[in-house]
Parts: sequence; structure tokens; C-alpha cells
Amino acid sequence: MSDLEIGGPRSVPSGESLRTLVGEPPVERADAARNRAKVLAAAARLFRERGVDDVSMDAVAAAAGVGKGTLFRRFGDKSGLAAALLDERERELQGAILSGPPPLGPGAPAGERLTAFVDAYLDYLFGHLDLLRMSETSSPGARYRIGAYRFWRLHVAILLAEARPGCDADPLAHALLAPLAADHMTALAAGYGEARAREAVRALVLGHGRG
Amino acid sequence: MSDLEIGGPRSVPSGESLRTLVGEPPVERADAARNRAKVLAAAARLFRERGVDDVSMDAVAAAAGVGKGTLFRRFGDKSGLAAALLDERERELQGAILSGPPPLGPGAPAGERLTAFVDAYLDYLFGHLDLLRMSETSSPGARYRIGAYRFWRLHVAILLAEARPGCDADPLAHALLAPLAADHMTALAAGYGEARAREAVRALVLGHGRG
DNA sequence: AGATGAAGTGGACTATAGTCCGTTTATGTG
DNA sequence: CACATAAACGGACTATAGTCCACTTCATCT
Repeated sequence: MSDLEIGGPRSVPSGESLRTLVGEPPVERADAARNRAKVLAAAARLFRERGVDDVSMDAVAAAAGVGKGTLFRRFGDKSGLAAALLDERERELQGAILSGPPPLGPGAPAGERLTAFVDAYLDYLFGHLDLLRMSETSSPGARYRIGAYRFWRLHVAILLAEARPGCDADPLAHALLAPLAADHMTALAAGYGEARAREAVRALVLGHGRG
Repeated sequence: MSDLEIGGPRSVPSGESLRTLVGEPPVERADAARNRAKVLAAAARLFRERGVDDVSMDAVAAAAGVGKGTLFRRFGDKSGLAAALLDERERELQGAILSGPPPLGPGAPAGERLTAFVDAYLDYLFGHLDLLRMSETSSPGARYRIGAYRFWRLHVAILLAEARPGCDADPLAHALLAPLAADHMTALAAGYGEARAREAVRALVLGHGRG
């Protein structure tokens, strides 16, 4: 995956590689990669030690030995940092959905896959509640802008279209995901305990898993 | 409703009136009432003129001719101020639910009342989207702490218990209200337009209005 | 009316998110 | 290797939410 030029001299400004011409994102510079790793490590440690809400961005920058500007340039804002930390676990779940065993993965009827997804998602959610809350609620609408959200929505929309032909699957998927918001599940679990909270959401979704 | 003492001398510290002994909240002092009115008027004007997000609390305090401390003492935070401004319209809807004509008010079957509620609530929501967003999203979990939210939840829970005997109505009501969050409806309407957004939420709730 | 203390007031102060921009550094070129 | 350029850096700076507390005002009691 090297950056070799092909053919003779080309009429491009010096410094522009084939990669940029082909539309690929530029490779991350070495110092940038190093700093990203330092920040993620420091953030993970601080969040674990002190709790997500009690760690300021200044503290993360200081602990990572990095300037504040760097921190924000790379992760956008606090919710972006949280989202970056969640990335790995997210990919795991996404992998299981795309190519794992049924009923979460392909092969089972849409209705069953839907409840399997909700169960798996709630496992993920309750395993990382603090980070998820941070990534979803730091700014209005943040939840819907995260890349992972699009994935969940698309998955649910596809299943809905299969389970209930003729329904308006895309916005319905959006609406079905609403109760899975970290903030909502936090309140629900605080009020009724995790078990009843899970069951309520399951019941809600179940109503739409069958015809 | 005066504050006359009954009977002879009583062994209470001076300054403690019958009202406080009876557990009623103390009456608001005249200057406090004056300032509350000034703040609400100034906030309503500024929010209307400049948009909710572009008005700082300092600006509200200055426009109201009131100190910052007063502003926060009275309304808690920005979301509290927004909630106070919504109060009147909320009461209207609450009144219609409690004693208005069916199907929103009492008299219709629970399922019909449920969809009537969703429709009416969405009217209210889209009529005050900015304020509602502010009151719900300024801090995590804010939505669930607002007094009005408890009302909506209780109403929905009662209807659910009637429409689907045996279901775990309280947490289910919570979950059914999740898609009605201002932040969620904003995203939904931005993506698909208000009409489809409304229809999707209606469809979701409808699935639980019948047995 | 005068005294009294609880309630209310206002603005200086703190904490923190996020921006800006002059400086530094990595990378590819000749 | 020396150079040019774009990317990355970092910390001073701004904006804003929310706290704190010394001082003032109101309502009530005598």
C-alpha cells in the first residue's frame, strides 16, 4: 500500500501524491498518529479512574502531554473523544451483525434478528454507559451524527422493511432506536432497574418485529 | 387565604406562620415575583428575536435588569428558564387531557386517546421546538426531571394499562415517550420532513394502542 | 413604628469547552 | 542533503454556564 508514482513526470504541483489524486484521504503523519495514541491511552485511563464526567479536556491534554489545540483538532469535541474510545467495541458488534452467527448475524428471520440486535445493543450499552452518554449528549443532536448510529439505523431499517413490508422503514427505524438512547436507558434503569428497563424496550420493539 | 393565626400564643419561633406549619410552600415575596416577571418577559423577547441558542444567560439577566445570581436562583439553569416559559402552553394541553372533549380527554377508548395524545403532543412540540429542545437537552437527563414529563408519562402509563392489561405499563410508557424527545423529533423531521416524522411515531405508538 | 431574621439580590469569581494563530515538524522533491 | 510545503502543534484567548457570599429588602411579630 505504498505511495509510488506511476509513469513519468506528471503536471501536478509538487507535493501532491497519487493518493490525493485518487481521492484517498491523506496518510496520517507520524507525529499525529503518536499523539492520537497518547491521547486515547491517557483518556481511557483518566475516564476509568475518575469517571467520565469528572475529567476535563484540559486534564486529558495535560495527562497525554499534548496541547489543547491538538486534542480538539483530532477529536472535534469531548463527545468525539468518547466516540473514538468506543470505536473498537462498536466494530465488534457491527462485525457480529454483518457476519456472525444467527440470530444476530444473517440467516435468521428479520423479527428474530431485531430482538437479537436489541439485546446485543443493550449489552454493549450497559457495558459502556458513561462513555456512550458522553458521546451522545454532549451537544444537541450529537447522537445522530455519530457514524455508528447510521449503521444501527440502517440495520434496523433493513430488518423492518423485511419484517413489515410496506412500512416507512427508515423513519420508523429512527423512532425505534430512540428508546435505546443512553440518556433514556439511564433514566429507565435508574427508575425500574436494568432488567425491567430491558424488558420494556424489548416489548416495544417486539411489537414491530412481527407483521 | 390569609395567614391568620388561630388560638392563643403558640410555642413556635417567631416568624413562623401557620402556612409553614401546615406544610404549604412559603408565599413568594413581592420583589421576587416582580423579578420573575421581568426575567420571563425579557427572556421571551430575546429568545424570539435572536433564537434560543444565541442568547446567553448574561444577556437575559442584563435585559431583565437583574443580577445573574437572581436569574439562576429562580430558574436553576437555562433549561429551567425554558421550562418556565413553556409552562403555560403545557398546562393548556394538560387541561385538555384531564377534562377536555374526547378522544384527547376522557371518554374515548384508551387506544384512541393514546394516538390523540401523540398528535396533540406533536402539535405542541413542533410549535415550540426550540424552547423544548433547550429545556430537554441542556444537561443529561434534564428531560426526565421536568415536572411536565411526569405528567405525560403517567397519562400514557394509565392508557397503556387499560389498553394492554398485564403489560409493565410504567417503564413501557417511558419507552414510548422516548421518540417524542425534542432532539429526536428534530433529527427525524430534518431527515424526512415533519409529515413522515409524525407518521412514523404514530405508527410506532399505534402498535401498542391495540391489544 | 421598630426590631428581626428569613428570603432575596447582584456581580465578582471559578471552571471548562472550544477557537485562533504564530511556530514547529514531518514528508516528499530536486 | 537542503528546501518547500502542508500538516500538525500548543497554549494564550474567548465565551459562557453556574457558584458564592456580603449586602439589601421584605414580611411579620411585638
